[in-house]
Amino acid sequence: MSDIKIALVTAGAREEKAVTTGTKAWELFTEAPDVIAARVSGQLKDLSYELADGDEVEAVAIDSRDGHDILRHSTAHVMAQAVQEIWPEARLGIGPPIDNGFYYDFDVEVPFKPEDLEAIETRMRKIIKENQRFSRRVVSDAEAIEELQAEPYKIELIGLKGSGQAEEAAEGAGAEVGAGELTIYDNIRRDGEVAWSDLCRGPHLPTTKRIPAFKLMRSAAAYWRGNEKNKQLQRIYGTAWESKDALAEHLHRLEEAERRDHRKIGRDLDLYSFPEELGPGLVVFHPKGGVIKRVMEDYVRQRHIEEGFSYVGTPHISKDGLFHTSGHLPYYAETMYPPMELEGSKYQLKAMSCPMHNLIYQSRGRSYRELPLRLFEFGGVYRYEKSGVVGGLTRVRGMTQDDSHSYVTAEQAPDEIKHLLNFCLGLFRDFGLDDFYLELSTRDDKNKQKFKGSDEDWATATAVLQRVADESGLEMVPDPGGAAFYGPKISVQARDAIGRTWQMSTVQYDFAQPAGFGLEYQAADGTRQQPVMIHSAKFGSIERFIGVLVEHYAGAFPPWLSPVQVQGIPIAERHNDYLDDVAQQMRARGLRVEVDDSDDRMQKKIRNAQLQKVPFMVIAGDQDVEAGAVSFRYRDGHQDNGVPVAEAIERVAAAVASREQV
RNA sequence: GCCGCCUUAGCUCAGUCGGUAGAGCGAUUCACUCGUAAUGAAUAGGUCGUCGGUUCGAUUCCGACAGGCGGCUCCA
Repeated sequence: MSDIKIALVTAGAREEKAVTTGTKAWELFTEAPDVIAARVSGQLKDLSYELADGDEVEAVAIDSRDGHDILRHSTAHVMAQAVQEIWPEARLGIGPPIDNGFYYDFDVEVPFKPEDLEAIETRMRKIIKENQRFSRRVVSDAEAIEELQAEPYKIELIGLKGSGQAEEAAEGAGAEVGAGELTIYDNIRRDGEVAWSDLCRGPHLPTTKRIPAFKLMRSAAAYWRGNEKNKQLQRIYGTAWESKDALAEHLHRLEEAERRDHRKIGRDLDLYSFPEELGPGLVVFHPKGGVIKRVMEDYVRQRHIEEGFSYVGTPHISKDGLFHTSGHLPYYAETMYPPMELEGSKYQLKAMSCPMHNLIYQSRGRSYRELPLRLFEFGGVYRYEKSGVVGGLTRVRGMTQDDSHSYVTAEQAPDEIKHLLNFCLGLFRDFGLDDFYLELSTRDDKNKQKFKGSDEDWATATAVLQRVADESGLEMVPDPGGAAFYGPKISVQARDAIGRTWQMSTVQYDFAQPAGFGLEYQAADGTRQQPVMIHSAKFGSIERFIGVLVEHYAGAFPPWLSPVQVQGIPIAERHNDYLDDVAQQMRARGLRVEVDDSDDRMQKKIRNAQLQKVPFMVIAGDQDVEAGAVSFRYRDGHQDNGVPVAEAIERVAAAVASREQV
């Protein structure tokens, strides 16, 4: 038996080894039970992989990124096996790992019920306990098609793989058929009997018993291959982790996210509500939510003016001809509320402010000396969003958009985009969000009828945005097909305190509307030129941004945004007047102060202020009155007693002015 | 828009295997005036989401609709 040479790579170190021919990858890792797969010369392999001469082998631990994917993918397999054992007529769709879990799609007659998930989990535990081996088998396309006669969706995937479209056929399809040779994984019981088989690229865990902890989360419908024209399959979501503790932590994170839900906090803190009488996706801001909205708008308005914008105002409604000129009709028609007929004209609620800003541009002749011309407003816009998607503040039908438009020469466009991008990022930092990445949304070249303008225009616009995005140094994710009908866009995705990402700003390069409106300016050489229009929304929607902030801060806003900045709490009734006086002095400094003069006990008042997440509790009793002082209690429970009134006012005012968190 | 689930007091939730409902918090009133997360007592509050059907009788069973939630598709 001859020896072969391989290299074992760990954390940068490299160890040359000679092993006998026929050695399997697992034999290198017998001392490391958390190793569940191997990366051989960059390719993920099962531990049963037979080493070849010259292989560079790396361990893949179950708690690594790849390890999680493999664990979850294998768990998805076990789930599918359980489903088919219980419902043999269930047909298999796709079952890939996703962030924090996995799913598998099934074509079944009757959708799964919550009790069904429990039954599936029970059956999965049985399969795991049986310690079935995941065994890889290479097959030809013809063999796979023969073997999978009963699985029409799998056969469709094989066909797509043949035409090289598997990856784009459906998200996750690559997990099934991959790019190279086709493989089927057999789940083999210890007596050698094949319990179940599935078309799959792998790799997998060595055996089902290597699944330490899993849980099925929910079932939902999903269109086959993500296309709403296709049949809906029943999708079951689950999660799997390297240990029971890791699973528990994950579930705890989900609870934490639920605790921060802006719909719940909005109710608890009396910020806003969604009255049924208004209809879905329509919000009313209560006085406290109104404070947040107004403070945000005031600040954003001020910053726009500092960045060279002029504040303008336009109506919520217009004759439909305007939206034909802009191209919103017909390109955007299904998202707009239907027209209303008045005096022989059709009027439409506006879904975007840009057409109206174009009218302002057009109101007189423009010179190149005026460019960049920057217009901005908080536009109340209405969009007829599909009923299944509206919810909370993050997806509404009526919203306030910080709509702004820069009219520039083509030469000025790159600098203006850069300027706007930096402006957006600066604003986010002011609001306490400092983790972002960019997304570049481009035209879908196979679907050109959805987009307005020539190939050349699109190419120019996309190139400009691409260059600015590259120069920003931020992480950039492509989003093919995500462009607006009038041009490509860069969007800024912000990560919140618990790692979720939200699409916020968009910067869009638009050549289509200037052409549609016939916008022009007179250049230095006397010729008339068409400007480029750069759309930018910093927060996109004020409503959505408030929702994101509520969740980011879990309702505990920094003082400058807090609806109530100071809650005055008298120790006893006789201290009310003293605190009222302090409160008056604070209000004179523009601070938002309330004094709790209810007949609750002072402990109860503290509890209430705590639950309302007020940043500063200012408490006064005999000792404070005597000393001309107040006592602070902060949200984290720490206190600072006997602070002279003048100093206390300065302390609060300074925290508000600096926009810091306390 | 599609699929599934849900809807009982302002909020969170019990409950009725078909005989018109209950708790805690909140609200109101009274007493208590208190040094860092819940003082005590009393009172009020619900045609059980809406509309139909089955039934002697429906909050409960069935259907439609509305609203919410979780996904899919879409999106700021």
